[in-house]
Amino acid sequence: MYSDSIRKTNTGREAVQKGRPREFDCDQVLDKAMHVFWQRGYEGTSLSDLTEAMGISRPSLYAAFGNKEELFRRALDRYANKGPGTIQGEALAEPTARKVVEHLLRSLAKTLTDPCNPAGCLSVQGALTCSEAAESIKQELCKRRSEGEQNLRRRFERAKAEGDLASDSNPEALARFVITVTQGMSVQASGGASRAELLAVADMALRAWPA
Amino acid sequence: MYSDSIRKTNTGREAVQKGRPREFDCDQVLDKAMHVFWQRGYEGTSLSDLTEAMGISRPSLYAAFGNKEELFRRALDRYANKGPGTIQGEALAEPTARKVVEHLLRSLAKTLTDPCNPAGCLSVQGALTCSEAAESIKQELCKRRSEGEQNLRRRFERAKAEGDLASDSNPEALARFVITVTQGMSVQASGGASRAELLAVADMALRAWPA
DNA sequence: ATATATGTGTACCAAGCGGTACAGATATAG
DNA sequence: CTATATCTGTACCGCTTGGTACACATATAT
Repeated sequence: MYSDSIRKTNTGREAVQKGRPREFDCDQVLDKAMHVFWQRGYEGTSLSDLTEAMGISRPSLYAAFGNKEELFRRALDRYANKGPGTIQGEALAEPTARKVVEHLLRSLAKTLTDPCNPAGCLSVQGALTCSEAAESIKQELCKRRSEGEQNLRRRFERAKAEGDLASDSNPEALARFVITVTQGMSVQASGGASRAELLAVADMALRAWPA
Repeated sequence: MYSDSIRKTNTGREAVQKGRPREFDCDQVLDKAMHVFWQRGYEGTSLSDLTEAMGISRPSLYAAFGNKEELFRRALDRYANKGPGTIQGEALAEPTARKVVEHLLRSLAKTLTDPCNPAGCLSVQGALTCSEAAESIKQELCKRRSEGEQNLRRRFERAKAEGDLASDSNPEALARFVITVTQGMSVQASGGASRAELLAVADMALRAWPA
């Protein structure tokens, strides 16, 4: 059932394991967990939802991921590094500020409405509100959204220094506006907006762009 | 403790009641409930949270409002009719499409950051995601947001007919863009954005406006 | 005064929650 | 082989959830 003698531990470190080998692939079941959290949010997802979707038992989940909160953070990391979160990095690599925004908004419109995934964005709908017990999760998500905004702001500051954005432009305000539109698009997608509708929103937002 | 012989029933109908009079004001405690839902969302709010904030016992809550779901819908109605939901109606009364949008976005920026209220918008953060059990609540909120969008679209269609908006403009796309920005602003507010920051976002969005 | 109707508080319910103890299964190391 | 280490499934834990039964209090109607 599991023939490899080399296995990956929870931390990704490779080692020769001694005990009984794990019968599932961590990344694979983490992907399942991410999708459930994505659809139902942190508190809307129960451990039963998770174990059913991941196809593993509760003790296996705890052995591999610690607890529900740690699993969620792992899912968030995966979302950022292997999922839709990669869009921003790609967009930032565009040569001009305008192209950065075009890439960001248009790719987002597609991703948010990808039929393979839950509609919307995990970092928005993971825990926009929550009970007191999950306040730290909510703040973690706020922090990550804010980091995305700061990355964009820095890219626009660079664009301004390069003369790509006018010298009287306001990188901070521009970044906040673009991020606000992306978050609005996420809410729209969550409510069932179509890809064409979101692309139209992206085009409207680009009309606000200087130059 | 309660001297009035004329009291209001749950439905607002006035009548002479026979039994023991209610010791609290329905609208007043509904307001408290609305604020808790507003801050924590539908599923993030427990009955214990509600009874503590409303200052009434659990059986009193059930007698007056039915159950948690009905209470939430009542809170939603109150939000729409006496709370921040009134902004849209006021904005729609403005004489031109542009002024409608200006009013909407600027009033929203203020309301979303009103220190007397939870940050953000109930109709967005009430249940952006949820467990299966609350799916009907989520859809109710989607429906209400969509109705707001349609109201705006109709106002823009009127503006187009009146020559206030160009004949080649697209009222549906314009309405969706504006609503998307409002929803993004709601997410921003929920994450702690300041009033000044949201007003700047509103101004950026207005730059995308035709004419 | 009595009957009737309604509200209030205590004390409870079944179900679901996140989390775990423990016994058995399966690998490696010697 | 035995010893050791890890994973798996069952079966449970205490706690919270939304919701209610019931006795008692307080009003009106007659």
